[in-house]
Amino acid sequence: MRAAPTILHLDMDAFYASVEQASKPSLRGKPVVVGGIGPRGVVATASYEARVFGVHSAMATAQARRLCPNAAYLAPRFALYRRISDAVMELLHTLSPLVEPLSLDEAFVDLEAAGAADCAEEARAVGEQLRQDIRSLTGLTGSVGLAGSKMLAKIGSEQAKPDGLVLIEPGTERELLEPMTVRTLPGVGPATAEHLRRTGIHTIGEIVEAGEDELVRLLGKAHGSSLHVMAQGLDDRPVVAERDAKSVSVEDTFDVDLHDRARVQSEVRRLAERCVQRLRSAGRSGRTVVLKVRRYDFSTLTRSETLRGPTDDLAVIQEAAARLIESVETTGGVRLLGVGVTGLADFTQEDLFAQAATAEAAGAAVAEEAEGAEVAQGAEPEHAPVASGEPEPVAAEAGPRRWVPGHDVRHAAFGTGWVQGSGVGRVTVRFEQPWSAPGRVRTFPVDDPDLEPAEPPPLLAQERPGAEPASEAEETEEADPGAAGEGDAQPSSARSSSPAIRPKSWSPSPSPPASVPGADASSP
DNA sequence: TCTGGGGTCCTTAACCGT
DNA sequence: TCTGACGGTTAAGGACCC
Repeated sequence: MRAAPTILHLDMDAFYASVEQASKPSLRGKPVVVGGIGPRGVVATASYEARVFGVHSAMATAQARRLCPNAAYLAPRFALYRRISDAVMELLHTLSPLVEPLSLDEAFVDLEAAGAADCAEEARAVGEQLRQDIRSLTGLTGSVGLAGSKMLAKIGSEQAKPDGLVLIEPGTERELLEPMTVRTLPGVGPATAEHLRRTGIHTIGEIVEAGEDELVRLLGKAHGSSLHVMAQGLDDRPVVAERDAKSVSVEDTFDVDLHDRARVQSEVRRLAERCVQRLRSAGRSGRTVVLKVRRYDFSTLTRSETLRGPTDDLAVIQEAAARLIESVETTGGVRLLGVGVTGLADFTQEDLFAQAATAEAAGAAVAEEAEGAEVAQGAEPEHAPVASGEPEPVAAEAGPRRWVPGHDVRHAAFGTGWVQGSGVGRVTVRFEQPWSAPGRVRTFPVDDPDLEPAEPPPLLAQERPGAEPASEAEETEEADPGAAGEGDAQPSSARSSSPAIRPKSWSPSPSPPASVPGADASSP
């Protein structure tokens, strides 16, 4: 081990919920839950205010509502989170070329690759500067762990939460880990923890004591020995910048179980279509089609079929999925269906045929025209090498408009806001923006022609327009105190819920964007 | 009214070919 | 020709992660 911590782990605090609070002034300092809001949804992220009530991620939303009925329950806005995540990742790239994103809100940075920190104090300074830059750029807080390995850096950031930094000095790992619960180690979930508990192993120290042989006996070769190594604070996994996806899948859980066989089949076709869309937009193709079925009793099974070659052809994948669902008994009801593709390649079967064709054409004159026509006609199953370049028609939803809680809307007269709730033919909208004071609530018929879905407002420092349209500036002015719906507190806990936009940057009249360290002010 | 969605990796078993 | 070892591929399931 070296003298300086070489790995930095960044973990944004309650990321989705914090973004929502940053963009919705009326939610700052209040419990916010982001996740599935349907009858079978689960919590993706709970704000710290909601966690006080016992709400945590992966909990059924229905249970969260029982624990914390007054929280705001919002559907995620992934496009917005991704935009903010990209900006944060860009910041990380200024520290080192070696950045490994784990998700939208987490990443490892190899500081050594950049020679960014030669000693512990320098590493700490880098980490603190990063946290400051993130706050300036996004208004959000992130926690940082610094250590000699990925595992320890991650444990560090976990300890640092929220809004902190923890540096684990090289040489102190063993004592630090010893008393910790086995769940601290990556790869130990509920099942493994229970397994270990039955053997009398509760702490990381006890894993070391048990010895490698015993762990391998308990958990198998790969899992057992890697756990034994990690328990000693040893972890030489490198930071890996880019990893190719190995599978693409989509799945849907239905609000009520599906019993109708025809409906099941049509859902499978629809999922295959979405899967192919994703596959194509990633420029990939796949060879093995996987169908996933979760039944009424939550039992889950998968069926798969491997084709002769990789494809991104909708008809081929739909047919394979249709064959697979044929082999599954679904009486009793289906709770979830999924369609996925693995064995990914960057080329498609069509490409191979095209390559073969051009090679042949180059070598000898072939009656290529005729063959091409024949192939295109004979679009039969398997891997029909049909070069169907055109995008599949997307089924246009023609049903009644659905207003999703948390999502952005614009009203012809009142400007932009977000859906607070809807039901019984009405939709409630709160009109406010990241830089405004908490806004007021208005209710409209769900089919109000003046109301339309809108893009999320700009949150990042460099995105903020120099001049907002006049109507919106007026709107914020109109939002006076007392109008704040539930008639409750002003954003009180200013500590953890720093507004995305620093108050000084907001004024009723348009003003240039606040200049911010690290932000490029040269945006249009 | 428990239990999402998108992934990764590992294990086991069956099967095939050498 | 039979048997066994072994490796690779496929299929299915399970655990885990965010």
